[in-house]
Amino acid sequence: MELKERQLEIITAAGEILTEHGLAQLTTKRLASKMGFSESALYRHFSSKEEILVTMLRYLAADMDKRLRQAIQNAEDPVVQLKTVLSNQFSFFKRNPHFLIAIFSEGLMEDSKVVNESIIQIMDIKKSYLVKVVKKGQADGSFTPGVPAEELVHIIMGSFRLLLLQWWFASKSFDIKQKGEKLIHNLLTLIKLKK
Amino acid sequence: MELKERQLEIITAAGEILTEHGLAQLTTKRLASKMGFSESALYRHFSSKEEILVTMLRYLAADMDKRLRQAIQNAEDPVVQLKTVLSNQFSFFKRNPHFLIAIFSEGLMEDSKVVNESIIQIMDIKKSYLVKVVKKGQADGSFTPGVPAEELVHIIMGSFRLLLLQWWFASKSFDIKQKGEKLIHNLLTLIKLKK
DNA sequence: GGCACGTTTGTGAATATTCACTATCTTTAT
DNA sequence: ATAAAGATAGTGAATATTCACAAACGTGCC
Repeated sequence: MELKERQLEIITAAGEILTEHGLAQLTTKRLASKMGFSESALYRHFSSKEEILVTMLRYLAADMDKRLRQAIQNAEDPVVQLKTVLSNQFSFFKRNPHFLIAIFSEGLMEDSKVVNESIIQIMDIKKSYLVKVVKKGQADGSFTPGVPAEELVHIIMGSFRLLLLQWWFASKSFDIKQKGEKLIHNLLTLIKLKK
Repeated sequence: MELKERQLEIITAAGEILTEHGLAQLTTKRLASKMGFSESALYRHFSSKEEILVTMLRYLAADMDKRLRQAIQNAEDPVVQLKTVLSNQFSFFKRNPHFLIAIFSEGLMEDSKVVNESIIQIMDIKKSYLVKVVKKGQADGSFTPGVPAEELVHIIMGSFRLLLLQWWFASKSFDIKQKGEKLIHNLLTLIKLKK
């Protein structure tokens, strides 16, 4: 990630606008105003608004990938790994709520191909880590083999996303970490094998 | 639902635009063009674009409510009821893919309060039916009592929504009914009690 | 030290386009 | 004749982007 300082400031400001006002309000006017300079100055640092969005997404994707890798490295037990990965994700979104827009939109709102592809890529990264962990858990008898790993991950990710959506929609008024832990516990209750 | 014929035509056309081009492309210009008349003619039938959206959503909500009630009435066994309700939903969205926008957006894209509230209402209707069925299933020993009914429904709806999202995003290229049935089967595998 | 020269980062005005919406006229059906 | 349903031709506001230009700063040269 070869990001200049000013570029980082801009995508941070863009993130704050997303968090506070939503995607529709992320305009060049508003962004420039938040940065304290004119709209045209934006184009000294990015060639287009699309590039700003894509840069922001890629930056976050890189950060997320790093976090996921670490979360898996620090444990051996698949149950612990799964807990850590999911818990970690909730922390991430708690700190970067604007990123939720990316997760939810996923091709619905943005006409831009490049933006959409960046978003898909992020989802794929997440999925691949989860599948890896679940497969391992099925192999060592921690998780139920009754449902294929990909399908289990689908169920996990789906309920995960829905919780985040509800959180966003409730204006982030409840503690996402706490409800997240409860969801993780419930999911584990369903997929863990009793020994 | 006191809908005039022309109004129904308009919300149907709006639905087709949503399906084919997405929410951002649902403009008065495009809608009027699809209807074969001028933009201003729209305002003979609706007072605003917002009213068109809300009418469309309310129409959907009423239809969905009717379908869900019937689906539950025709069976006694909670397992069959759950299967029917979900299967029914997949059929519905297969026939009315534009309403997926409602399911996905949920307050993210629309600035309008009225629109958002209509969307929430739809989700609440769905949820209440599912909770009813799941609670019954837990009471008669069909489903696991290890996870509260509301939380089970959360997991069901979350994975359900994600599948629909993927279907939309894949340009409806795979058979949603088939994958839906598989998901239902997987979910039941997880929540059914062995007797 | 002073000076020409290029780069970076900004400004303010102007661009074309799109949007939802409206005032005013005309057609059409009953 | 009347009222509903349409067409024409506009409105103002918002959008992303581009333009010519300028202040500040560093760098090499005499």
